[in-house]
Amino acid sequence: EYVLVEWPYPSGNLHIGHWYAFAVPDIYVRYRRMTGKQVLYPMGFDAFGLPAENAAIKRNINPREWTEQNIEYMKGQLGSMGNAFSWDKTTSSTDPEYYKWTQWMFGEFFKNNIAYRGEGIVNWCPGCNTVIANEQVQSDSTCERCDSLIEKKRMPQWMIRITDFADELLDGLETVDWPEHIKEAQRQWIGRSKGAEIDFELSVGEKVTVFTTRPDTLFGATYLVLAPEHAYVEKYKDQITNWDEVATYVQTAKQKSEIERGDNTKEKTGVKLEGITAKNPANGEEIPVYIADYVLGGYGTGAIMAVPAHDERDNAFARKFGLVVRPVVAELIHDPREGVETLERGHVVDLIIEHPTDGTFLLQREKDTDGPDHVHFVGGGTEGERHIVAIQRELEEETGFTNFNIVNSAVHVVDAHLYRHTKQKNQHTESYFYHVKLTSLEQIPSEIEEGKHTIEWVSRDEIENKITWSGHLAGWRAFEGTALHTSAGKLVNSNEFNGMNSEEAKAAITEKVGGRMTNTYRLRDWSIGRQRYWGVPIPIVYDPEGKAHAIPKEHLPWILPEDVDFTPTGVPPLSKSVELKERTERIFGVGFTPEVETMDTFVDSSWYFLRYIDNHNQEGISSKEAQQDWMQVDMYFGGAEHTTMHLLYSRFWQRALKRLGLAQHAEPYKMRINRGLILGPDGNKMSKSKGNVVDPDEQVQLVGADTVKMYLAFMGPYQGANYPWDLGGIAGLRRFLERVNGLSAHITGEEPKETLSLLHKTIKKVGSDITEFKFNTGVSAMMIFVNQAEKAGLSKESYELFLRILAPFAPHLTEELWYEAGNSCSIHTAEFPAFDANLAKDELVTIGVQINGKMRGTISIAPEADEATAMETLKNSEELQTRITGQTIKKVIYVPGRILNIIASE
RNA sequence: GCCGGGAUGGUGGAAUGGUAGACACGAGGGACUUAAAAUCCCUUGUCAGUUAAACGGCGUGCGGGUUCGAGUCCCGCUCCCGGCACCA
Repeated sequence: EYVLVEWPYPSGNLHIGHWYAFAVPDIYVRYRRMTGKQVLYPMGFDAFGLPAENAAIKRNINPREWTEQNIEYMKGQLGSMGNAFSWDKTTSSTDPEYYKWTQWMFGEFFKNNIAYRGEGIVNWCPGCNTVIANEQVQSDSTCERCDSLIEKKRMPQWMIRITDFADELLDGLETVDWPEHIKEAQRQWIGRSKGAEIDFELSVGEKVTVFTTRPDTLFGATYLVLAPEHAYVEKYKDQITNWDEVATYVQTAKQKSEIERGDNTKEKTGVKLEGITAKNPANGEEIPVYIADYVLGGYGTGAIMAVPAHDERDNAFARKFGLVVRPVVAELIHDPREGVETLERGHVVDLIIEHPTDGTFLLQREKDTDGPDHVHFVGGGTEGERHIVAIQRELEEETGFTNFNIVNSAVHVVDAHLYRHTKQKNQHTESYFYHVKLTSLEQIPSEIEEGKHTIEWVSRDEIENKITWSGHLAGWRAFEGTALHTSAGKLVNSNEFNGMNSEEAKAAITEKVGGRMTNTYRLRDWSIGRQRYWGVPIPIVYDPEGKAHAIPKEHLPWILPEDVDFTPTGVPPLSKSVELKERTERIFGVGFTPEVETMDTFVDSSWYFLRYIDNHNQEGISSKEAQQDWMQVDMYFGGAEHTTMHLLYSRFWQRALKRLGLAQHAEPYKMRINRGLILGPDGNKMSKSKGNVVDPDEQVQLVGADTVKMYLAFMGPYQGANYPWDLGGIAGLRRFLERVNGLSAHITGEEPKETLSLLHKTIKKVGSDITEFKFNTGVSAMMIFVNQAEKAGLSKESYELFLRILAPFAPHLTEELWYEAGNSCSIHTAEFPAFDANLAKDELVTIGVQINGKMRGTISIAPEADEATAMETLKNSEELQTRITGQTIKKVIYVPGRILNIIASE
């Protein structure tokens, strides 16, 4: 088994977070070894990056010096943890034997067009005359070093074509056993949206391509918006008559972050490009062109067609700038009916099905008390999950459509699944209200008219149902004025496409105007060039014509030069190396120049798991055999902060290697677990400035490594949450281990049955808790056992079994006690004990007794006892029996081993 | 803003839809001690009430819903944490 933890950055000192990251997974590793697995648990260092460079500038030394010192020191600290690391498999990203292969893979990617020279957007500091990291940009968009105003700048950059793998990376998620929330975060990060690219002719005689997810609304495109950084803005500045205004706006936009620009709560801004117009390819209409920062240069084509009637952001913009809002999609309006229950705030009603054109209906299913089911259509659709009252208000405000009656105009949205929501009864009818998602669109009649249709759907509990419903429609209506309607429907104001469904119209309109159906991804290509010293040199040389060549394998590693002044001066540090320049000319010839950028450190950490397994390999990243033996990683423990970027980059890297035949597996990690943070004792994130940093060395000195490790395991479940370090709490774990240390004094000749039974329950629970990463409840179970064993005594045999289950948690102490008990080989080579299912079983359990749903007492009963026995036991209980005396028992709900609930009345 | 996650006693947390608060910390009381520390024992969600107990009401961020039964499932909110592409 391959258990991986994220390799640390050698900042100089282990912090408590490192302990949490490495010592707690070590419990899992030791447990798996004790169950007979051969487990690889490697450790290494991700040692390139900004902090070393900054430290080196400050101390006027080479970053290598600083880094190597730190690594040495931290290895010693890691030793004190007592982890079962596979140190023979270690590596470091800064080791030339490691980065040789980082460079080689880059070269392979370059030859195969996965790496390319492109354009990226960077933070440019005009004061330092250099690119700076996001981290160095202060909240007011100024540089942390010189306080100059930072701007976004397009620059030539080495890029990695990760977008080419977007679909694969999405599909690959279906093949790994990760928690759903991590998969979902990755899906969202990739952000695939289906749509079309459509060309608009500009008055300057060039076409601009827009991406839209709603080509069906093309006839409603009443203006065009370019991102402020769109190339045409600069290119056609001579045609733009209000250039000063435009230039000012572009400048302002450059200083905003994407997060600010995407903030939908802020008022939209933009400027019209006077002198340039565009032609709507659907109807030939001449429309104005704007620039606005809500359109991002890096997403889609950096240009949109604005359809203010059917897009929220376009609508807001159009209202502000007084632009034409033309509805082209009509939505269904219901026919108000009588006799539907009054709705109250928070009361969600009715049956909702997905609309044939992708909107929603609201339906009510009524069941005659003794007749067949039928369903009435009572509402039209809108998008977004909203409260019924809010929607009514909204409809009235936005449409002026005043006869919406809350009683029967309930409009709701499609829900992701079916769910039985409410049930209401009256004299003649019983109404069930459902949210429904139909299993496929084909199952819905394409034309919904008054009449009967059969719809099949699958209920939440997967019981198939068929319902018949009849619709009462008032018809299709295009909302007027500046109203916004984002759901699909039937086309209007769209010439020959009038009457067509949105979904069909998407393809039809795209085809008519010569557009292309395509997907766009939120994911962008990965910019990996850094204008810094302390990184892997990008292994490229340029020939005298300026053409890039990958440095051949025999010249790798392409060593990072030492003769470099890396203080920030505005040019990449490597450009100042004489040695690098001479080396390049010596090897490749006069006139050849080296690439002077280094790589993003995310590259280093995208493949380290492939090097660990064969870290001395001279022929390649790792041998085929080593990959077959150890890959994929069975368990990858890491921080939640790496959920999207690192995890996606490394998945990409593995896939790219697979595509080039350099790796055997498409996915690197079978399973992933995210851990939370350890906070300071005050509940805040630990930081030197807050003075709430807990030093693990100090803690180890104070209470011992086993105690620190167990305390971290005991804090709470390993997955997810953040926990404050409690200086008192750790004392409890120290106390526990001291009691274990004295436990042998309670060994007796004859052991009480309870102790043996509890031991087997504990073995069972600790084993299952470790595999579920619930180390906290495993520790708690062992505490309960020790409490019992101290009171009642335990046998020598039970004592040793107990030491074995404690061994993964407290490796030092248990080893010591194990030898003291007379064993001659390490406890860590012993087997994790198996439990006896009979001994681990309860003979009697205490279950709750409810009367009319209220807890009224408990009874003690065999877990498998039947209902009659349970009722008998109840009647024998004096106290509970009186509560039902004289009452009629209407219903008994008995769940063996869980609950007995008596529904009774006078 | 968008995406992912979270909220349970004084604190960290426990609880396959079935006795809410296991286990631990802290606090209070007691034993041991000249005394203190350490250790051991008891109490400890909250409110009312009684000498006391039994018992009763309330209670898992807020508002609704489903269910015999909801911390757990559904809908709508609030607040907090992580990520948002050059920190790693």
